[in-house]
Amino acid sequence: MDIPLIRKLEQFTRLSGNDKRALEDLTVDRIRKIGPRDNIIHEGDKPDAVYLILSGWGCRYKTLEDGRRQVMAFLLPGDLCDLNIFVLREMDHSICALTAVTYAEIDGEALAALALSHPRVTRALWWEALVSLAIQREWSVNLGQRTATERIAHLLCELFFRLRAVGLTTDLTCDLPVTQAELADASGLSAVHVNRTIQELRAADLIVLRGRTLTILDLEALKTVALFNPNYLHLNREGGGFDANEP
Amino acid sequence: MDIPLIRKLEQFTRLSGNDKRALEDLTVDRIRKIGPRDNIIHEGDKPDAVYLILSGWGCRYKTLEDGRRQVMAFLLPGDLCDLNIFVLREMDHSICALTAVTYAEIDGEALAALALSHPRVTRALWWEALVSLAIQREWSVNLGQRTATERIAHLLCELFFRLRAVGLTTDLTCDLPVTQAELADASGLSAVHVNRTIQELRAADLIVLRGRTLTILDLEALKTVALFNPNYLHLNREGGGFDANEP
DNA sequence: CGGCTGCTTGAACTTGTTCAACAGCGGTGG
DNA sequence: CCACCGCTGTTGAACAAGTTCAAGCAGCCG
Repeated sequence: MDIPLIRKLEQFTRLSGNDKRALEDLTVDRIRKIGPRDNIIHEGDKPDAVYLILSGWGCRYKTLEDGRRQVMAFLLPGDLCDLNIFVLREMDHSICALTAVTYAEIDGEALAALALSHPRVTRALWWEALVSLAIQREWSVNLGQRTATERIAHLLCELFFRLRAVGLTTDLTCDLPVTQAELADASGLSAVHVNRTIQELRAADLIVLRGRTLTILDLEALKTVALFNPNYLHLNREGGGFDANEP
Repeated sequence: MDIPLIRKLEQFTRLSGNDKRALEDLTVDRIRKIGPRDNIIHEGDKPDAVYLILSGWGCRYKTLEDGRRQVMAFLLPGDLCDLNIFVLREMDHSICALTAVTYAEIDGEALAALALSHPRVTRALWWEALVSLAIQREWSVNLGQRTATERIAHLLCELFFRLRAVGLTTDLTCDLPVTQAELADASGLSAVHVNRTIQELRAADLIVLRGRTLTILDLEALKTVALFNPNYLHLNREGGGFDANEP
């Protein structure tokens, strides 16, 4: 069984077979499926569990009173929603599915117990929380400083790298199951301008984007256009001091 | 002694005298002072301690290759820098002082030991980390969706609420020791436009901003202009179930 | 006084928005 | 089987918001 979360955590540190089994056990807990556009959690709800995306894409978003919407994060397979939400009384934003999504609802106590008995896993989960914070910060740079072209290119780079970390790419191709309107809400641009920007990237022979499939024709060039530096994703086996002893 | 961090954490939960003493002990560790514009940590550094701002303002920022700069967060007295930075190999951004700053360099082990012996404190520190994540998300909304006027008004509201939580306001007045250029870097606008926007807020009798002092003339009106909803700051004594038993 | 930094103003310019219309495609029901 | 619908993507043209450049002013410090 190939679990995206495990695949992702192993970008950071090596896990023992025992570690992996413990993680797998978590994800067989309560599996749920929902359709595109359905909310997983709504602003104002009291959260009571941790959600782990198993397949499909979701997003965090906020809506202003007048209807403007900002997508604050894309949630991909292997992503955890709010590891320690138990501390806060209510959600200050909503999470919804963009495609059909299957996710595991993980009991908080079970997760806490696992953390106690598997220090490497704990550390890896910390890593995943800190990376999602680093991503959130990079989005501020994206929204605040980059031009439309840089912004879209950066978003595509980030999504590609994150999907690759969970094994959801083949060569330079991956799924991109979001509408241009959703990209617009994530990049702070109008849908019309996202459209024109994508065409510009196409015309520069940087990407092919048809249907729901993205192919990057020249990754280095796309990174250059985007001013993309993957250091904020903290991949590359950082937790070297914490490798599993078992093979 | 009035420590901003304690004051802030008590917005969330009540702490016992014992809890507070333990926190105070941390902050007498190594106290450092630095001047405006000095870096506390630079991108690429390997972080080795947690920093707690005692007085003065700092900021997190990133600089793009061509010089564009984004301020991703303002660090106010009582703010902790990267609670669990121990997991990551190197900083993906820099932190610098905006004014003269005094901060405590807290030893990681000491903090870990405190966490074990004081569960309420642990929970309160969790709350502070989650709030800073929520703030980071709200900044995405600010940068992505709000107009210049809304953006500046929102930033002022946020800073005012955060300063009030650490007791650094008197009525509707507080310090605002940042230049318009720094506000520009934080709001993704040009310095010129920040200037005009501030004048607009002044002309609408919403604020007085002279020297380094901000006075809000009509907080409700400013909140309305900003589309500001303080829920993301998670104040209001949420950790009710975790109040200290001692008086 | 001189020089620096930060604030203010005007005017031309650029980037991205808005509005409106249309094309393509898949699904549905008559 | 075809007509129709709704959603997504595409295009054009007018428009608005914010940027850039350039200059002047104010306050502060040595």
